[in-house]
Amino acid sequence: MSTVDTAKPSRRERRKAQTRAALVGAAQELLADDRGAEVSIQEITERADVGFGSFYNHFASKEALFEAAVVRALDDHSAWLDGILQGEDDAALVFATSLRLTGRLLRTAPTMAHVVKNALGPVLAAERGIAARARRDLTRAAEQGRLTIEDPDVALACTAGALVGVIHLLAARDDLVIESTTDLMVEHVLGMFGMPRDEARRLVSLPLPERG
Amino acid sequence: MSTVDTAKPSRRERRKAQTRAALVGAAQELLADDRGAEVSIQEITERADVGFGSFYNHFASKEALFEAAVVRALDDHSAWLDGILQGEDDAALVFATSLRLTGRLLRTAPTMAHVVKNALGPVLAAERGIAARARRDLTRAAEQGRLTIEDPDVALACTAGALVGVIHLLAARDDLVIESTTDLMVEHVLGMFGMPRDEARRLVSLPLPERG
DNA sequence: ATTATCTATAGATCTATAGATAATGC
DNA sequence: ATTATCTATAGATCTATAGATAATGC
Repeated sequence: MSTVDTAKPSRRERRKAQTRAALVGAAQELLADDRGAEVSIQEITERADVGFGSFYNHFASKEALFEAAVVRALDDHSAWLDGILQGEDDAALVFATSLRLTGRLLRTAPTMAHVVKNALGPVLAAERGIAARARRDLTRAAEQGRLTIEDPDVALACTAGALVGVIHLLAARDDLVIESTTDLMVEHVLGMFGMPRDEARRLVSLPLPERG
Repeated sequence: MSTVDTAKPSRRERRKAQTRAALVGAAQELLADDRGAEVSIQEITERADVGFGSFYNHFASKEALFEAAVVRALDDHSAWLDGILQGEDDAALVFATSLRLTGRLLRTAPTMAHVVKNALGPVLAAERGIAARARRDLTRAAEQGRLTIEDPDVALACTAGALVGVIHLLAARDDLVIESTTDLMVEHVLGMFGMPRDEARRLVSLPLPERG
């Protein structure tokens, strides 16, 4: 049973996956641009260095590709956070650190930051992925008595919104320092859920895990 | 001097303004749709019930029209708030009430709510209009010792983001009550800037001014 | 031989403009 | 008569597909 799905992807299948990945990557780069989703399929395939017609071997429409691109970007980021923070028991700290690292995306992975920035709606609506992850952390932190939350979905919407708002601000103004501005936002967000200011400030002053 | 600008707009000018207003109105309605800015000029002029070519008498491009439509929607809303809240001295209360009323846009003026939802970036970047208004209220509330704010721009970005996040949430889920969800968000936002929870809850429980 | 990719193109948009029509101003 | 609006259309996209080419599998 264990080999049914994972068994040897043939070279042909690997090549096909490569083409698909090139299209998804190009879509992410273009989504990060000012013009957002307003690009032609031709522009996408040129950026991906792939023949125009190949597009339709992988996606039925531009929208299908863009959706895949956003989902993929967020899942990647979520998985990265999971790896870094696995084993940490203080859910409020997990929440704060995740948010700090996500705000820093604008420095560490600008493309992904802009994808997040332009996709607030789909992000919030997602059942799995990074939204589910943040909802889980918020709920656990509330259970541990570290945060006070009435409705996890509203709390998540406020959090994600504040994050996206600050990414917008940082993208528009280069006189602001990404790290300190992000940490100030996280401090505000923790205060939003009743954490005392001193403790919030302490949490966002902790050194961050190194990038794996 | 006082008659130079305001003097009798001729009927011709009034008609022209009417056509322009129809285009702006149609653009706002279409911006509120899922498809956002992805509509043809023809669709806009049909919705506005205006000849296709007339479009170019007023705007050089679709983008120019959309920008005018967003600016107009936000300025209208801002002016409406100003009228309602003029004379109120407690800036924290002005801030809280404005935010409560803006969240309720989804009920009172859904089109405008969706325009706000889809235009977070431009809103934050604007020097005047509703962003400037909120920044002013935040700063004054801080001076009055009611809120604790380190950087008004970051505070504004967090606020606007939380608002937009909740509008997204409300637009996607019809099991949530607009009024109570909005008020919960405002309570969170006040907590974000150090207001004690009891006082925040009191502020968002006050009856709202009637629509003028 | 099978399958993915590429090139070329038909048909369907969409934008911008030219010229005709209708309404206002004097 | 002047000016805004409308209709019609040329030219420039852009999407989706058909058929040719290249790479892999057996």
